Amino acid sequence: VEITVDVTSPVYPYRQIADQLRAKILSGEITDRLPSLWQLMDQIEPRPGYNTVRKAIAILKDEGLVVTAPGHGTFVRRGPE
Amino acid sequence: VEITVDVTSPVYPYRQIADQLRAKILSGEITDRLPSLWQLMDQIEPRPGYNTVRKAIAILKDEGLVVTAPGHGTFVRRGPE
DNA sequence: CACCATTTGTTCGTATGTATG
DNA sequence: GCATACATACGAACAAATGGT
Repeated sequence: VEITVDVTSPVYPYRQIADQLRAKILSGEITDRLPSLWQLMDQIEPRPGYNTVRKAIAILKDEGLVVTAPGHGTFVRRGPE
Repeated sequence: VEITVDVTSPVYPYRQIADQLRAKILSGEITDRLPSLWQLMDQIEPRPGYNTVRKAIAILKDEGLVVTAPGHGTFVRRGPE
């Protein structure tokens, strides 16, 4: 996925991550399943903490862009429902 | 304030805390300012972690019941605005 | 059924940052 | 600068849900 966080920015990392993930979803770069939280952590530079990635995902979840399924993963929501 | 969490309950502590705080607000037991997060931690049995109390407050914030002001505290929202 | 791997969810402790007065 | 209070972040651990063996 490759996400880069600017640590000098006044925008918090969790929001930068959410913004970049949202862009990748809306652009169609991510279509079905998102990488697992641990995979995401390894694909973000510099590597954030688990809860930071979770907070970014929570934003997209609040926006209705993704849904999470414990034991399965996080998925891009296809249609409105 | 005095809040008790049942650790044997399947309901997560952060939600139990949110539920009890909500009840105290709606009943009028808490009318203006909530205790600070650190005070709340000390008034809940068993003593939860800082982030657990924050998560409970976040729920009430999402519900529009309280508003938080950094440097000031967390306040019960009076009227709809 | 048990066991295990994977993934999301919660919690704690601590540290640092931001905002206000 | 200092004190208070909320906000973000990290690392670690454990629980819960799912699916496979």
